[in-house]
Amino acid sequence: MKKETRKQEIVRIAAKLFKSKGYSAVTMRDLATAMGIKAASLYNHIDSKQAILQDIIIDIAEDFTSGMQTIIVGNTNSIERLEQIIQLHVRIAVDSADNLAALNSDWMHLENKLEYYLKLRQDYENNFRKIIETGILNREIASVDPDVLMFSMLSTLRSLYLWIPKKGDVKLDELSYSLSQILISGINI
Amino acid sequence: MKKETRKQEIVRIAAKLFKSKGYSAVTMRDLATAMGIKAASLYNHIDSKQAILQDIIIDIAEDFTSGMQTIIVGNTNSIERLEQIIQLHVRIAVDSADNLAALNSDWMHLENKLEYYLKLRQDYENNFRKIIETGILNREIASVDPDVLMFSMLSTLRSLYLWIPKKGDVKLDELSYSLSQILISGINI
DNA sequence: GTCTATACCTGGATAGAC
DNA sequence: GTCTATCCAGGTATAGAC
Repeated sequence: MKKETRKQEIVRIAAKLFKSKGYSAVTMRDLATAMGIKAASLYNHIDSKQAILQDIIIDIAEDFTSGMQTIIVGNTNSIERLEQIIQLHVRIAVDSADNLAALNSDWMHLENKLEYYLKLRQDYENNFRKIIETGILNREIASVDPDVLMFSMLSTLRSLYLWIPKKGDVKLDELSYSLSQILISGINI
Repeated sequence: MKKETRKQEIVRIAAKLFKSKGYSAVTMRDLATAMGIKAASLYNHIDSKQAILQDIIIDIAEDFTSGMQTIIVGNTNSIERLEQIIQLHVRIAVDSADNLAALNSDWMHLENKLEYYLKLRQDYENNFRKIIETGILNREIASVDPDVLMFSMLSTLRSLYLWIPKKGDVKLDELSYSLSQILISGINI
């Protein structure tokens, strides 16, 4: 693997700080201190605080978009697709917990890229809803309110980053399995 | 019902602003503008920006605490208790969506009251987990990972405030029912 | 209860030396 | 690539008049 550039290091540390206090509460001086340098030095590597946020969020948002594309072009039924969505979220949450936190909590502080982000999110949710509706039509999924189901699944999946660190070294497969069991099969005996 | 005091009005408007941009990004000047007055005038009614946040969050946190108390002293089985937890979250989300947003997103900006808030949250989660564990032991709830189940339910319930406004005039009972169906019964046919 | 004026501090960002 | 020094806009909060 390639060595991390100084810029990538700054973005990585910034994501970590944004996760703990939120974008607005993190100062460039905080970030500089965490890097062991002075605030002015940051600007040799990055253009602005805003540009860091864009780097973090757009990167992850596009990861979700391409993941969803892969799912909907596959030759799979609706339940399988939901399982693949779960796996997608688990993978990204494990690999990029800090970035995911910024996407979830600080997207509204995007300036130029806000519209683009909102479009990616809208498209993602439309694809997700379509999978549910198709599943209900084909009688693969119980006849529930599609919006409530999507909301419920997305809430859980979007919050994974909050919770994964606490589980120690998570086994991806086991977590995906537990989630599929609970989200899809329910908890009734 | 009693007429809203000027202080309560400030806190209510503040919660609305905190919901849209987060505590740190909302300035006292923003709040004053939204109230139609100057920033200095706010201080005739409130002590500080921090005090507003405490008002908002602690109020809701104690509402959850007392709601959970009522549930665990009742003579009910585990599934019924989970249904009551769902109803509790739906009620609070409908009544106090903006306050709930601050509790979810800005609790880390509490200063003096942070420790107290964390204790309330810890106690709440312990009670929740206990209900699940008892349910599994008594074979009322399927044998799933209790932490994953609690996390999944709480993620959905804690995010309700994000989503309820979009559904227009939500019928509480219907929403509680849909959620119980999905969270408890699952979606398999 | 609200205003104007203002104190004081901290924010993001730049210039220019090393 | 990092530093010191600095700019200036904007943050919370107070004093005192009306």
